[in-house]
Amino acid sequence: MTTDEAVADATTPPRAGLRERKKQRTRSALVRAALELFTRQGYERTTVDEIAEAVEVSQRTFFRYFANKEEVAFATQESAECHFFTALCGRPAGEAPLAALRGAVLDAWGNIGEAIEQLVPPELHMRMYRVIESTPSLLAVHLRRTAEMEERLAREIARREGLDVDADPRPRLLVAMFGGVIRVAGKLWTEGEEDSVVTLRDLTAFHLDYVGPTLAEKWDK
Amino acid sequence: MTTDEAVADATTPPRAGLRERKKQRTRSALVRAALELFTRQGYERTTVDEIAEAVEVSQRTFFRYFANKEEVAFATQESAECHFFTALCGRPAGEAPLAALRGAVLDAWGNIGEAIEQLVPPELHMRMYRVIESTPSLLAVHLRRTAEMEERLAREIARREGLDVDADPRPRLLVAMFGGVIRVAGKLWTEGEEDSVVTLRDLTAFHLDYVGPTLAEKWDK
DNA sequence: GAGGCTAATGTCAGCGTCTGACAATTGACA
DNA sequence: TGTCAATTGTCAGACGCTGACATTAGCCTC
Repeated sequence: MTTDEAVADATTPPRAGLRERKKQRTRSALVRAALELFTRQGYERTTVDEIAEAVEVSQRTFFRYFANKEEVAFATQESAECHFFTALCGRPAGEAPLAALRGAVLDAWGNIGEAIEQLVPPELHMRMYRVIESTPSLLAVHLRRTAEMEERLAREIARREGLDVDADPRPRLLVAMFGGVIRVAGKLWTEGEEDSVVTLRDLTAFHLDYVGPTLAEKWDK
Repeated sequence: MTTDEAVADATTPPRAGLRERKKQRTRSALVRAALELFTRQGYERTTVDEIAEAVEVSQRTFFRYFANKEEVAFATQESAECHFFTALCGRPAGEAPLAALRGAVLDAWGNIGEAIEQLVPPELHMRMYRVIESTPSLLAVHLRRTAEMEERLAREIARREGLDVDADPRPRLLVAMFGGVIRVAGKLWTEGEEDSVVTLRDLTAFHLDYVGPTLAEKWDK
């Protein structure tokens, strides 16, 4: 283990051991099978046994890869979120907090493919997003995951601005409001007809532009 | 059934039938027992069998009162949320949207007792709130419930302003941002030492006052 | 106030998620 | 090749939750 990791970190892993590659293949096969089944017949109507059987492993093995049935449903979300967070960290230091968040999310939605295409086809990822939004138990987990991400975002924003996240409420507040806007955009997208990522991106940008007008003291019609 | 309801609706029910009273007693006994156990030994470490046994009913009966184990954990939250929503509906028509939301939430936190004291002691409700925030599965459900409430709030705000909630993004956006602020305040409260409701109320007011400064283009230190 | 009606409850069997324990298999590495 | 350790399979069982059916108990009429 120690030898492998040392080499792997130095360059792109020349070739991880057979054992490791096999594990990766099993894992991604489980993700693909799960998402395929979830999107085809629904999350609740899919059993873990079905997923395991589709990949020809035992149920017990499934639970060694994923702590629970929900976790596999969020495997590609996880990648996408990492992508987004990385985008935020790469933003120029001078940029204002909200502008940085805006830039990062539009960036991430712009090339979601990079983050997940080696795992599943992007189109499946989008279909799964809809399943998450329309399945109560998954939606709940999705919101909790979002809240966890927001905590990380707040810390990054505080770092950029040279503030103490526990002393100044603004980083957390900004991120919480930002998260609310993103959620509204995402929800409206899943309710609409257009599946394309571009639509989601545009919808997000549109809603972010509305933050100012929304907080105006008096709304004009 | 028909006769009873007609009478009950006209005045305050003079005395609901024995059957109905018994049901209410069983239900509230289940809530009390559940919250007592959840706060004492944790949500995950409490089984439905334990709760049922404490009230001397069968497990099956528990599931006739509550769709699942989570639902009983949110019984008092449900009351509190109703209280809050009612407070919003009672706000003067002239008030600006954000001011109305602010007034309603401070109002609701101010006299939480009214909403729940016939069910459980308010202090138990507060302890339960902490359990919810610190139990991942409950936190997830809590956030979903919040999102559902936000949808209702958005519709009420739109109604007040004479807008179509599906055509104008501002009601949903405002409520989403507002919800984010409330959550930050609530989370900080559970992490702190002070249990009192007053502290929560003050913390909420403080964070709401910070919305403007947070969205300023440049943050001053 | 006896008896029929129906709502509430108990009992039982069973499915699905998830976990611990132990045995069997299979890469890794000397 | 043989030893070691990681991965997997098998099995038993706890817990959440549901359908079906039997039992109990409030309600209402005569």
